[in-house]
Amino acid sequence: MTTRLTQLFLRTLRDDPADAEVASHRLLVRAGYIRRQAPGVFAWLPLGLRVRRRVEAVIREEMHAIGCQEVHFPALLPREPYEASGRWEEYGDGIFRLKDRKGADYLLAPTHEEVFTLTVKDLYGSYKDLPLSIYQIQDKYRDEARPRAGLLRGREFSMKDAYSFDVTDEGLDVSYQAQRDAYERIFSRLGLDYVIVQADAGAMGGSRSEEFLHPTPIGEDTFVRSAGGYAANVEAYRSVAPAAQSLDGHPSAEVIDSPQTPTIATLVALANEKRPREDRPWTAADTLKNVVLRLTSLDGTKELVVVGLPGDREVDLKRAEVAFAPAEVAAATEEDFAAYRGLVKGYIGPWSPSGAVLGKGSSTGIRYLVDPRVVDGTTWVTGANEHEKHVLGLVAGRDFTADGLADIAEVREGDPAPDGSGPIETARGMEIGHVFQLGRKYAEALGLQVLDENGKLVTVTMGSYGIGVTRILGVIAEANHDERGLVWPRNVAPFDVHIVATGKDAAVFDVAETLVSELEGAGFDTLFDDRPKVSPGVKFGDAELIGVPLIVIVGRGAAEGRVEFWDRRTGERDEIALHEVLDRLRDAPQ
RNA sequence: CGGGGCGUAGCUCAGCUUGGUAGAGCGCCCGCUUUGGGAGCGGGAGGCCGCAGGUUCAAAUCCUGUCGCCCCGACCA
Repeated sequence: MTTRLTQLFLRTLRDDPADAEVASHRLLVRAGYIRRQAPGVFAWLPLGLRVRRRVEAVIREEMHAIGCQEVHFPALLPREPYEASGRWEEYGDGIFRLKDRKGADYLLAPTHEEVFTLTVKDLYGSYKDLPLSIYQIQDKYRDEARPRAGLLRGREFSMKDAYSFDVTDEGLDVSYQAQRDAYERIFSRLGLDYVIVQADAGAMGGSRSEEFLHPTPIGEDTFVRSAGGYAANVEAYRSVAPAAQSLDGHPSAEVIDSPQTPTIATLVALANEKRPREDRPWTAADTLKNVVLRLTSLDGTKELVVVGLPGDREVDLKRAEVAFAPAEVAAATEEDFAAYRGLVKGYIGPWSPSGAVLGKGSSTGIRYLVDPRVVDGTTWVTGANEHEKHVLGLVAGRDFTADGLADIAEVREGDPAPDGSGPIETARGMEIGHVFQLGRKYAEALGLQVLDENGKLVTVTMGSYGIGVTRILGVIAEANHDERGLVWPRNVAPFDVHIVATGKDAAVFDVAETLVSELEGAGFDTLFDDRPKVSPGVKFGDAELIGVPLIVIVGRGAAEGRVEFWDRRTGERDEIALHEVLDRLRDAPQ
């Protein structure tokens, strides 16, 4: 097929659009691939649609290769299935909701677990029907508070979502592994770097979950990894608790006056002055910082909780959200403090000379959770619940106990990997795929059961597997561009080759026409810049912007049967004979 | 939701401080010239100056309100 630039629905822009920040967004708009319609919503022009179709083709091939069958569900769905799974409430403001003329509730689906589950339930009832894997490529809708970065974070986006249905846990493992393997093939075919990290199962419920992250500084996820092979989303990282120590042999706790200690640093200095440790000086990591958080559960119930963590670490709010999900987490307000007179702001601690202050059964009764590093036998400096007083040498397990653990402290470079594979480093990544063992959560909620070989009803176990199609396109553009424009990998480029005819001589265009029909005969998808009276500079500029990786310039040497072969990726341009073009195209590396 | 910024031609922007006939570059149309790195000359089309109120003889410009957009943060896959 040949597409002529004189016919193509395309207008390239000379200036960067003012509303685009990241390179992929800027260039995709400038080069005429997409147009913004509304915040986070884009129209797809011919060039963009071509690339999108090619990305989809890779995904489809790999899905079919593992026996996953394509279906298509509507984006517009009624409320009921989401009500049954609990997600109508859970998603809150995160989804688009609408009403029909009768006032019935609908939504634009953010994902499709519910309707896939219900459809399988409708049609299948026997273990003999399983395992089953089905998928679709469909637009998803999420009412992002702030869409940004063009395709990387839209409110409408295309996603491949697959779902597996198995009778046994072992079967689920097999289905999961097949998808995971397929993802590896998909991303390597697309030339995308990725890291597979452990993910938190989060609000979706379920057990095993891994994310495919593309490492990039503009990524929205932080992940950690060790040289020994551990990799996890920072939200899923589990802190390593030191071994508990003996409760004996510690001097008793001592309350000291601590005026003018507004910061952890000043408190540490005071502790070292008033009561130096024998083995080493007190450090910020020896202080116990007690953070008051307010949890709001889905039904609106509010609860205060205090979390004690080493004073050298801050609370990581994202990790806190995960730890307390589905409740929402916020810092306590002045009103919250006012409601609990026992909390002395700035001097909060679990202990006072008159007894426990935090925890069930204490004077405040507030639930008290501690960081995993606060194990029995560790010694702390913390607030004494009195203005300008702290307590030194408070021993966990002897002087205070907690109601449980809260692993919500920030994760730092150099922290140990939980599997013992060494210290971790942190990096940023963009989520491009997610594989997820849902287990029986949705099947239970929606009543998906089948008869097993004994005629007994068993609940089906499920997996869900997503790839952001349009996001991937943005990520590929982001990873493959230079200051002049896009530079697509060959297997997703909108065309195999871009022929640029330049010159005023009609003979040049005749030569180009001949070449183009030869390429068409050989099965190449060709973009032909046949615009007359357009200067070479404009044509070269557009070619670079559009980013087809192989360009053939038919110009001043054309009459002598010579053309230029231009590798957009390396920038190399060399003159070759016309009859060599086909071979050069065939031999060009992926 | 908090902070900052911006709404004027298809695109990028000036004009607003100090009220007085709506501008530039690019793009688009016509003609002539030009043709290997975003050409030249001439002629042209194209604007509810986001929207609504107010002040004024007169508002793109000043005031009030409102809507929208962008960036940072919060949140989110």
